[in-house]
Amino acid sequence: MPITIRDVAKRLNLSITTVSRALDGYSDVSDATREKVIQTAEEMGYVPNRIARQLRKHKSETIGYILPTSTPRFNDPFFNTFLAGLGNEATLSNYDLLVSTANPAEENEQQLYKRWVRGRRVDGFILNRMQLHDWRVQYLAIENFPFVTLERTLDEIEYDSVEVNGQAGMTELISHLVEMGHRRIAYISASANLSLEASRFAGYQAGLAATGLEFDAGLVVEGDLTRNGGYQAAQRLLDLTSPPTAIACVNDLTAIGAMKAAHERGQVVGKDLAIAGFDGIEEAEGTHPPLTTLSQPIYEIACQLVKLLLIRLESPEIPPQRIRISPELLVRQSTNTGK
Amino acid sequence: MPITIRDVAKRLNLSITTVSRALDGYSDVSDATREKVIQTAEEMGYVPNRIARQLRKHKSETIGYILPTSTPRFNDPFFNTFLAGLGNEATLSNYDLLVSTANPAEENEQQLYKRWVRGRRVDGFILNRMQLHDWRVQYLAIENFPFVTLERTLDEIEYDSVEVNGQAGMTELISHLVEMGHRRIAYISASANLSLEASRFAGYQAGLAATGLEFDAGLVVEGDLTRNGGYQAAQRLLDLTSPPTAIACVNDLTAIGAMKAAHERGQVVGKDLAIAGFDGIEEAEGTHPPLTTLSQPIYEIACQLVKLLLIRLESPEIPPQRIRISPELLVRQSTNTGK
DNA sequence: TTGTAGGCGTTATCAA
DNA sequence: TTGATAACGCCTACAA
Repeated sequence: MPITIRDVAKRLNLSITTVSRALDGYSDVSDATREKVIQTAEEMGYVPNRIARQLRKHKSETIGYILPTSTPRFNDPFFNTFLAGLGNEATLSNYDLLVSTANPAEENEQQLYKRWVRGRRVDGFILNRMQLHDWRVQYLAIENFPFVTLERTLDEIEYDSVEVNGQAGMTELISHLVEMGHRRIAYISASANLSLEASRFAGYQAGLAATGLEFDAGLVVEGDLTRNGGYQAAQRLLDLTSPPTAIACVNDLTAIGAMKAAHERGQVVGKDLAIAGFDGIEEAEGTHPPLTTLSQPIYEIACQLVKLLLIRLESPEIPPQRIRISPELLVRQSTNTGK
Repeated sequence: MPITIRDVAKRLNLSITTVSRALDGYSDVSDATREKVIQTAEEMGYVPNRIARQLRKHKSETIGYILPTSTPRFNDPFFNTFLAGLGNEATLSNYDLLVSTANPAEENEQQLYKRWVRGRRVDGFILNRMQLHDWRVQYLAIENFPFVTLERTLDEIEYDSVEVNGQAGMTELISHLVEMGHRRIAYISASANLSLEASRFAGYQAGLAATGLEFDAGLVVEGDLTRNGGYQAAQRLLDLTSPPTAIACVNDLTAIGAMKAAHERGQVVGKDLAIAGFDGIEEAEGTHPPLTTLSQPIYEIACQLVKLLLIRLESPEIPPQRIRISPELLVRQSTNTGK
């Protein structure tokens, strides 16, 4: 049986009130008492029962995050770093992180969110992989339930978010490719209803426009953010009668898949074909050749999201914040020779 | 304000007792009443407050898992798949998964575990990355707190676990390398106090012995399970006056780092130098050349661990189970040519 | 500065 | 078959 506040109070011949307040740092407890209480609690190994406190305070001191395990093999290293950031930052503020997994396509995703909201299992949510119209945003807004997002939706709703300027990044990348002499620049996309896809694709188009190149829908093939998706999409591009000389990919995993397709055809990436990604995952440093990518500080972004959410929980009244971050173009060998 | 059981009871002119029992499927409620209750609860959008129930039942219906974020850049894809397995399997049984992060070396890891135990925040733990003498096992055993592990420790304590036979796997790999004509086979290890290291290293030694090769301590270099660790360790091996012709690595990430070192020296992996890993992560399929590895079903292992833990929670009395799994040797091009 | 008492939303005991 | 009531462990007005 764990030690309760009662045990501590009894041992000291104090009321549980005093013990509770001494431990919570209230000012109306004498220093002598406080010291005794803290020391005894420590000695007895007392740790407040979080659940009881939660019930009393109507707060779970817990943040919810549901991993979008869309593919059977869920392997995007993005989420490693992301989770590490969420976990560390939450722990720092003595918050817990409740994690679950759901396929965004399936109904059980909705059930999960609703269960945590209605059962007051968490105080707020971290959302990412936003869709342009995302039911989660609408639902949580209606329920008046705190949340923060990475990337934004098109909904006319105010909420806290961190945004990575995928558009500017992609535009910069296209310029770089054009500078390297490329004229036929393809793009491997993600599902069109994803926010990150919309902005990165917009950047691709803007980049073409800015450099006077014409947009060719035939050079855009949809992937699914995985290696395999990138591999297959790249095959289709390389099968074209007039294939591209450069491929910009919506993320690093896609680019890595595309590199594989190129290799299989005996093409030398960085020479015969330029390939670039987006994310800056570690794996991209070690590919052959190393992958040019738009690097975003995933860990820091995760920390920022937690901070934003905690602020929101503390002060529900303050206006929502939007934090903007620009990705950094890391030019590596996969694009450093022209055509 | 969320709807409580009281609201439902009031609406139906029933006592909260009856409502509670109707919803929990007790048999002493008339079918008519139960039907009414369930329907009304549904209509009103009632979801039991999990926290209140937890307090009352002394159960959190939550599983705890603390990610070992030992390196600043925490990127091992192993944990993606592992987490997905834990999350999905837990959700299936209506359990939640509480996640945090801690560096095994730091003191804050102990605090975290203790806080969750003492605060009864979780019902049990999933442990992995076991050390040969692991304070977690000892602590939880003393506290009589449920847990299951992936890999085992040397402690004389009975507990549920899933074990991957790293020794047999590594022995098989060494045989394979010898068959391919290798005689100087190096090994890049992990920290010696890790259980997985002990068994895999034992397999390496057993493999040498079985094939009549002499063990040479100079051919063993310690890595840290990361790409970079593997990279540096491989450099040391390749700097030897009489370098190895094959390198067995404690995991895939290490092997991928080692490949990079080989590439940088202009060596062709699979021809000049054989390299193999352990884990079977997806990335290992796409390396150049594809990496020979000992594949383990990470997702299924995670599911098994959750199942074991839930059984333990349901029936504390039954004797601990040990589930044994053998890794599968996937021979790919990184080792398929001899010397 | 300290103590008393009530209640958070549930489930469990016992009586009706 | 149903209902009143007492916890679970903690926090917090309010009283002393």
